[in-house]
Amino acid sequence: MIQDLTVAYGKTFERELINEIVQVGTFKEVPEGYKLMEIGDYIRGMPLLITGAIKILREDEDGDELLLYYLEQGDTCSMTMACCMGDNQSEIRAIAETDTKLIMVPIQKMEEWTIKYKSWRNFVFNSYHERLNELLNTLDNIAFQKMDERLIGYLKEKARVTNDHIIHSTHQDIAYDLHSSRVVISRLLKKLEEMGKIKLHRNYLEILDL
Amino acid sequence: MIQDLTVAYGKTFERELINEIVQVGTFKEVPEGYKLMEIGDYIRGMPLLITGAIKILREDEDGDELLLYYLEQGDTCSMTMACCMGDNQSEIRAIAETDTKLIMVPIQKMEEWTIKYKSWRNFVFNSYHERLNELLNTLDNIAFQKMDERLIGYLKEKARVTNDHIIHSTHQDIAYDLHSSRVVISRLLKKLEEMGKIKLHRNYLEILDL
DNA sequence: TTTCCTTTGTAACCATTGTTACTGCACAGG
DNA sequence: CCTGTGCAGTAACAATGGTTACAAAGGAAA
Repeated sequence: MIQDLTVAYGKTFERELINEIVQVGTFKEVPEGYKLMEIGDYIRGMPLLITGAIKILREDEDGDELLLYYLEQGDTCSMTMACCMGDNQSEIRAIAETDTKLIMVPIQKMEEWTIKYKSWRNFVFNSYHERLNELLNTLDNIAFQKMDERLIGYLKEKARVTNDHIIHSTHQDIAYDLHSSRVVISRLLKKLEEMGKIKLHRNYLEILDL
Repeated sequence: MIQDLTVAYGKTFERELINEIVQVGTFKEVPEGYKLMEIGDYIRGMPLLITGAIKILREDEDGDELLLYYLEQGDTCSMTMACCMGDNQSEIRAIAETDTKLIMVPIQKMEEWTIKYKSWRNFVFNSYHERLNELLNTLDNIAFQKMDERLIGYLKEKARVTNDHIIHSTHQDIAYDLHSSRVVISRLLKKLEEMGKIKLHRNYLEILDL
């Protein structure tokens, strides 16, 4: 655990803090597709990502989904931090996008470390900053972009996060993440294929030149 | 200034902290429509709202606007706080929705108070929490609601924030905030009038029963 | 092979939203 | 009083995205 932490957070946290994290944190390794958090779940710990990626989803009352953003190495979930204060039920769903290693830290430590470690304060504020910006970005995409642009952005981001130019998703999967319908996504993907930007296959697609 | 602060923040901050704020803060009173912050502006201070309301807008590269949320008494701008860390250019525009009193605090004090005052830490984390939730809300509206529902929500929220069941806006104004077009808004407003929910006038409208 | 289920392709159609264009009206300023 | 300017009403049309329905293809299991 301490090696993992040092690799991922050695430049962020001082040695003492890393030692504290090792003391109280619990190491977790979850497979792709594992549901780490459901909407309405009570939040008991704060995740520190070591490797892998987690996708954060929002859902409305009808069960319609929407991908908000991905968490990656060095990220944590600002929602969790925010929830330490008020009511502590999750507003979002978190699913492992790839096999993922992370460390869970009990939320009780948050305030203590905020006082004690400057690096922790910086980390917490930076995390908030990044998350706010990610949310603004997502909002921009939805408000200002059309579905074809959003689709291209989605494919690029997914390829980046999984580090793979093959996207292992069905059209239906993509439609869920973008809060659209399968037929619409098939239509747009076909157009992208005709433009030579991607190559479609059953259950996956290749990115050629987006 | 100290009375204003005590009324708005007496329950949030301890007396010492209020005294410190009085020492270093500058009181500002701005009229409705005053632009407090433009996208790309450098952030020098952190606002604490005393009375009034500020609307926070996002804009894309084509100049299309979108209302994100309102700041009200007891609120502060999380974006500002976030910006103290990294690059400190504003991602948003801030315009006084009503006549507004606020206190600007130099951002240098942020970290000092974060260590020194528990009430300040709580305030900062709560602010982040609220802002994240507001953004999630806005995102829900845009992603999951249709324009007619968004319009109704907009009118209700505006009435609440201005504390006035008369909305002093032209159809064009509303269209800008919702990132739509004047004709669409006129059409929907007309429908709402036919349903007896509002009454239309030139340059303003009355909310009857939303 | 045959069967069954999932995924994808496609057409036809609808609803919502956005666009263009033109009208009439209100009101401020001359 | 007249006139210009900005605001609102409305029609016709276009574009985007969502829905329904059905066919075809791939692949796994019997």
